[in-house]
Amino acid sequence: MESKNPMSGLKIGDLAERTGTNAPTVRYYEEIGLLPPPDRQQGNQRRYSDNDVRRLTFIRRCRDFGFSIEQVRTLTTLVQDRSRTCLEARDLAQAHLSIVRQKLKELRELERGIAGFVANCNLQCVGGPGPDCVILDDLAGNGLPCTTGSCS
Amino acid sequence: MESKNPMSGLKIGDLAERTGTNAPTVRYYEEIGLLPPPDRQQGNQRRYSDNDVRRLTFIRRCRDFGFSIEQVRTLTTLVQDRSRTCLEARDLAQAHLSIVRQKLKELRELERGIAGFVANCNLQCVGGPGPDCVILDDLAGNGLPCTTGSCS
DNA sequence: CATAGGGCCTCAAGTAACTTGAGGTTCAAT
DNA sequence: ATTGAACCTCAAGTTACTTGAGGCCCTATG
Repeated sequence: MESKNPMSGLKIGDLAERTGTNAPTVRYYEEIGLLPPPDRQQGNQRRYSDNDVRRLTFIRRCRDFGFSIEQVRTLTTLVQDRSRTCLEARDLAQAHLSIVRQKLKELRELERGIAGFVANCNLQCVGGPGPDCVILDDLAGNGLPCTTGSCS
Repeated sequence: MESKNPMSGLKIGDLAERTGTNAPTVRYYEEIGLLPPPDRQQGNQRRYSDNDVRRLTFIRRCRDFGFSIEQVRTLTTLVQDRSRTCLEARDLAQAHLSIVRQKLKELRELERGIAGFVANCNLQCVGGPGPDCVILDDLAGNGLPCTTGSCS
C-alpha cells in the first residue's frame, strides 16, 4: 500500500547520518531558522529532501571551520533572497574564500609543526625517556626540529 | 631606578596581543589550569615569560582548529609530566597529526567549492541578477560549476 | 604632587551552540 | 498485538568563552 502517502523523504535520523550531525542538532537548526521547517508525516514526524541534505552539509562544513551561525545564516539566506544579485553573492563568497584560505595556511603550519615533532622524536628519542623533549617548543614555534638538544 | 624589581616580563595585555587572544581569556585559561599561574608584581599584576607566549600560541592554534580544551590539556600536560616517555608523546602527536590532516583535506574541499562558485559567478552572472544561482548547490556539492544552468 | 585615564584586578552573570534528559508518541517488525 | 527503536516536545545542562560591575594601580602630565 503506497498510494496516498508514500512517506517519501528522509527521516531526521537519516538526514543526520548523511550530513554528519545528529537529530537534536537538526531540530536546533530548525528552531533558530537555519533550516526551514520540513514537511511532516501524519504522526508528526519530519521528512527531509535531498535539498535539505545539501543545505545541511554546507552548514556543517562551514561550522566545522569556525564560521559562526550568523555567518552561515548570511550565506544561506543569500540563496533564498530573490532580490540579491549574483554579484553580491559572489562578493560574499569571495570574502569567505579569503578567510578559508587563511585558515588553510594556519592549518598547514600546525601540520608542519606536529609532523616535525614526530619526525624529531623518531630520530632522537627512540625508546628512551625524553623528559625535556618539549613538544610546546616544536609545536608553537616554527616547526623546526628540537634546537635545544634536550631531547633525550 | 631598575634595581630590585625590574618588573620584567609581559603584562597580560601584551601576552594577549602577541598570541591573538585577549586578557579575560588568558585569565580563564589560568583558572581552568591550562596556563600555570604566573608571577605577580607588587600590585598583584600578572607577568608572563616567553615560554608562556609559546605555550599560549600553541593552545590558540589547537583551539582554532577544533581541538577541545581537554584535548589541548592532554597535549600540554604531556610536556610537564616528566614520567612520560618520548615515544608516548610521539604517539599522541601522531594521532593529532591524523586529525589535522583530515581537517586539511576537508578545508581544501571547502575552498575548492567556494572558489568554483566564485569563478562560475564571474563567468555567468556578471552584472545581472541571479535569483536561482544556488550557492548551496555549488558549495555543498562537489565544487563543480553550476550544473543546472539556472544561474542568470 | 596630585590627578586623570588606561590597564589591571576579582567575581558574577551572560552568550553561543549545542547536548542531555524526562516523559510521552509513533512506526516497523515479529 | 506488542515491543523496541526512533521520533516528538520542552527544559535544563555543558563548554568555552565574553561582558559587566565595581574597584585598584601605574604612569604621564599640569
